[in-house]
Amino acid sequence: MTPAKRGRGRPLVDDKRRIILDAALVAFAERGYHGTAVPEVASAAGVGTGTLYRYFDSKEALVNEVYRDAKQKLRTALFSGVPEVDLARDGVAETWFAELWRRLGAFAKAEPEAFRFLEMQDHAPYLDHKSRELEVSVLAPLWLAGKRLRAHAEGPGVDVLMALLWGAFVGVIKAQRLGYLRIDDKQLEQAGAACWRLIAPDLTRPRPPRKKG
Amino acid sequence: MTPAKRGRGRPLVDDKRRIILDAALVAFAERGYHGTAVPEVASAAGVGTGTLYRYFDSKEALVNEVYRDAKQKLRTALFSGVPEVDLARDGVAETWFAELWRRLGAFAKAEPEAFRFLEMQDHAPYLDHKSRELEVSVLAPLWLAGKRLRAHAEGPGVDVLMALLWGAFVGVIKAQRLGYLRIDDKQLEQAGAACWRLIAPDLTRPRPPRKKG
Amino acid sequence: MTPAKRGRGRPLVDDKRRIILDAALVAFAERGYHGTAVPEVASAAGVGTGTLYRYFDSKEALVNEVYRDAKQKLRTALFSGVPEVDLARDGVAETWFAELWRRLGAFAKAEPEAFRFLEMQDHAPYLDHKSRELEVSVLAPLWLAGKRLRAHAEGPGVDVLMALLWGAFVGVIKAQRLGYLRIDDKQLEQAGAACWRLIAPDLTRPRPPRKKG
Amino acid sequence: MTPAKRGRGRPLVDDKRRIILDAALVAFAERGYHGTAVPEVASAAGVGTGTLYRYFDSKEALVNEVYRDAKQKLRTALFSGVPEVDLARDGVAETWFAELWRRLGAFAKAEPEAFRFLEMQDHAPYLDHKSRELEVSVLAPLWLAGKRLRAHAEGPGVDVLMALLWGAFVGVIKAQRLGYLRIDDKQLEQAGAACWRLIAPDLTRPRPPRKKG
DNA sequence: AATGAATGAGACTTCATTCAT
DNA sequence: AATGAATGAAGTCTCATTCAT
Repeated sequence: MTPAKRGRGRPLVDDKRRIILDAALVAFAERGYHGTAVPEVASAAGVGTGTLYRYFDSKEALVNEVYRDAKQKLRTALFSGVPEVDLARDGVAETWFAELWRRLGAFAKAEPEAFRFLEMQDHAPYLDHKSRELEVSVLAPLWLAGKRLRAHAEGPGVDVLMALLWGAFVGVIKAQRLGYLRIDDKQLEQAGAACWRLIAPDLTRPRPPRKKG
Repeated sequence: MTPAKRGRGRPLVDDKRRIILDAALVAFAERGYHGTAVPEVASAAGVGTGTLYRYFDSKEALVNEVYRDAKQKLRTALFSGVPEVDLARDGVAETWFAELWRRLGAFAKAEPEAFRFLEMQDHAPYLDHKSRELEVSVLAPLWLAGKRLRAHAEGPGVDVLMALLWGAFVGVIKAQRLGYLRIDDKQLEQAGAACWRLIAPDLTRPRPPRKKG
Repeated sequence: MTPAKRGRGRPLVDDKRRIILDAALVAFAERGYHGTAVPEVASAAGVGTGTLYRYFDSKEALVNEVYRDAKQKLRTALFSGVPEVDLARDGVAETWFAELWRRLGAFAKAEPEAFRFLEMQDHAPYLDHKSRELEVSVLAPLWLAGKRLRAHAEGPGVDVLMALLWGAFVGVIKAQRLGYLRIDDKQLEQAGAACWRLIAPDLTRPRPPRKKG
Repeated sequence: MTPAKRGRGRPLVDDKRRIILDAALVAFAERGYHGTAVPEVASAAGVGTGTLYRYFDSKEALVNEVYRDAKQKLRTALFSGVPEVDLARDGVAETWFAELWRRLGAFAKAEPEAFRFLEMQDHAPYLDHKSRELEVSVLAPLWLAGKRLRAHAEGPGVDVLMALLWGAFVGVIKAQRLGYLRIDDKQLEQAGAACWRLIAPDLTRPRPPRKKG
C-alpha cells in the first residue's frame, strides 16, 4: 500500500516516508494533533500535500504511525542490549534502575520531540488497535521487573510505584522544557538516586548519617 | 463590558458565565483546545452560541479564563486555610507535606477536569500574560517552602524535587484515568509517604525494620 | 436535525431548504452529481457554502433528497387526482393511457430539470435505501395497472411494454432537449396515440381506412 | 504526435491505445466522466498513468476518443453490410426495420459498455466538434430512410417516430441493466414487432384474430 | 517509450465568529 | 440580553497532469 520498502543500497536520505514521519512528530509534539494542519506537516517535510497522502492514508493514519515510531524508539532506547539480571541479588536492582533512568534521560535528550509527543494527553481518541498493543508491549517488561523486585515488599503496589516514577521523570523533563528547570546529566542521576529511595527504601544501601552543622 | 462580575448576593444559579466556564472546562479537558468547537461548548452549557460570545470575546479568551479559573481552584485547594508553620521544627515538614499531598488528592478527585486540563501539554500557545502570571503565583509559595525546608540539604535542588514530586503525583492521577491503576485514599496517602522519602530521606522518621518472612 | 419544519404562516419564499433543493436539482440535472461542486449549488441558491451544510448533512444526502423530491413531484404529477377506473371496460384503458401520457408531458414541460435529473443514468451509487423504496413506489401502480390491462394478452410482457413506453416518452423529451426535435402538445398527443398501439393493438378501436392520395 | 494510427498488419495485441480506450470505455460507462479518475483508467488498462498521457492529450481528449470509438462501433453494427433496399416495396420496410432492431439488440449485447456510455446524459459539455459531427452522421441515414418510408403518411413526423423508437429500445436495455427486466432474443424481437406498429400501423400486415380463451 | 512519484488546484466539509431577529 | 442561522476561511483529502528516471 505505502511505497516504503526500498531495495538494499537505496539512500536513506531520500526516504520521504521517514522525512514526513519526522516532520509530523515535531509538529504534533509542538501543537498537538488537532492543532496541526496536514499541509503544515507536508511543508515542514519539504513535500507537497498530495505527496504526504501517497505515504499515509489519512491524518489519523499518520499520527498512528508517528506514535508507533516514537514508541518503538523509546522501547529500543530503554531495553535494547540490557542484559538479563537477577534483580533479587544484592545491589543489582539499584544498578539496574540507575541504568534504566540513565537510558530514559538519554532518550529524552536525544529525542525530545518523541518524548514530548508520547507524553501528550490522550492519544486515545485516534490510536488504533495496533498502536494500543504496542503501548502495552513497552509497559509490560517494566511491570514484570517491578513485580519481581517488590514481590514481598510493603508499601504502595507496583503499579503505583511505576506511575510515581514515570511521572517523576516526566515531571523533570517537562519542567525543563517549560523553563522552570535546567538540569545536567549529573543532577539527573542524582534525581534518579532519589527516586530509587521511592521504590525501595528497605533495599537501599545504608548511607552514612548526615553530619551535624 | 461583559456581563460578568456580579455583585454580592446575586444568585449564582443564573450565572451564565459560570456555567459556560464549567462546560468549557469539561470540553477542553476531554478533547483539548483545538479539538473542541465553540458551539459544542455553548450547547453543553445550554446557551446559544451567540450568548457565549457575549461573555467571552473569543475562543482564546475563553480558554484563558478557563485556565485561570482552574488554576485558581487549584491554588485555593492547596493553600486556603493552611496555617503558617515553622518547617524547620522536627516532624512539622513531614506533616505539612502530607497535608499538601492530601489536598492535591482531594483536588484531583473533586475537580478531575480542572486537574486534567491543567496538566495538558502546551497551553503556552494560547495563554496570555495574565494567565502566565497566575501560573507562577501558584508555584511560588511551594518553591519558597521548599527552599526553606532544604536550605542546607544535599541531593537534588529544590526545583528538581518539586518537579519530581509534582510529576509523581500527576503520574498517579494520569495512570488512574487511563485505567492502568485504581487507587484509594489510603493508598494515595501511602504513595505520598513514599514520596516524602524522595524529598527528605534524612528527615524521615525511622520506621520499624521490616519483619522477617 | 434539519431546520425545516416551519410553523404555519411562515413565508415559503424564504425557505432556504427549498431554495437549495431547487438549485441543486438544476445543477445536478445539468452537470451530474460528480460534475457539480457543492459551492456551485450554494452559490446558485444564493447562500453560503456553510449554510448548505446546515440543511443537508453531505453532498450525498443532498442528492438523495433532490432525487426524492423530484420523484415525489413525478408521482404527484402522474397520479394525483386520477380517478379509479375499470380498465377492462371498453375504451376506458385508451383514455386512461392518454391521460397518463398527457400528465407525463405536462410534467416534463413544467419540471424539465426534475425529469432530466430522474432520467440520468445510474443514481444507484449514491441512492440510499429510502430513495430506492420511493423509486419502487412510483413504478408499482403503473405495473399493476399494466398487469390488469394485459392480463390475457399475447405479445411482450407488461414489464417490456412499460420499458418500451417509458423509454419512448423519454426518447422524445431527450431528443427535444438536444435540439433534434420540436414538438407541441398536439403532436405529443399524437405520439401518445401511436404508443397506445404499441400496448394494445388488439384493444385499439378501429380507424377508418386511409384515404387514397 | 501521439503514437496512434498504426499501419496495416501491425499486431493489435500490443496496441496500448486500443487497450486504454477499452478500459476507459468501461470506466466511463460505469461511473461517468466526472466519476472516473485518470489513474483508474490507466491502472485498469495495465499501463502507467504517464503512458496514458502519451496516447491522449488530456482526460477530455480521451473521453472524446472513447465517444467516437463507441459511436463508430454503433454505426458499423447498424449499417455495415446492409443492402440497399427499396423501402417502398410491399413488406420490405418491415423486414428492414426488424433487421435494424435485431442489429441494435446484438450491439447492446455485444458491447454493453459502449451502448451504456453512448446513452449517458450529457456528453455535450466535453464533446468537441469532431465528435458532434460523428453524432449526426450516424443519425442521418436513419432519418433519410424514415423520410422515404413515411413520406406521405399521417401521424407523428419522422423525427418524433425516430425518437420514440430509439427511446423505446433504450428503455428496454436500461430496464434490463437496472434489473427491472430480463429479456431474451425472442422477446426482444417481439418487442421490435410491437414497435413496428408504432411506426406504421397502416403498413402492418394483418394478424390473425386473437383466439378466444 | 514507459513509468509512477510528485504536485497544487480544487473538491468536500467544519467551525469561529457575526448579526438580524 | 439571547439566540442560532449564516458565513467564508481554513481544514482534510483527491486527482489531472507533469517530469525525472
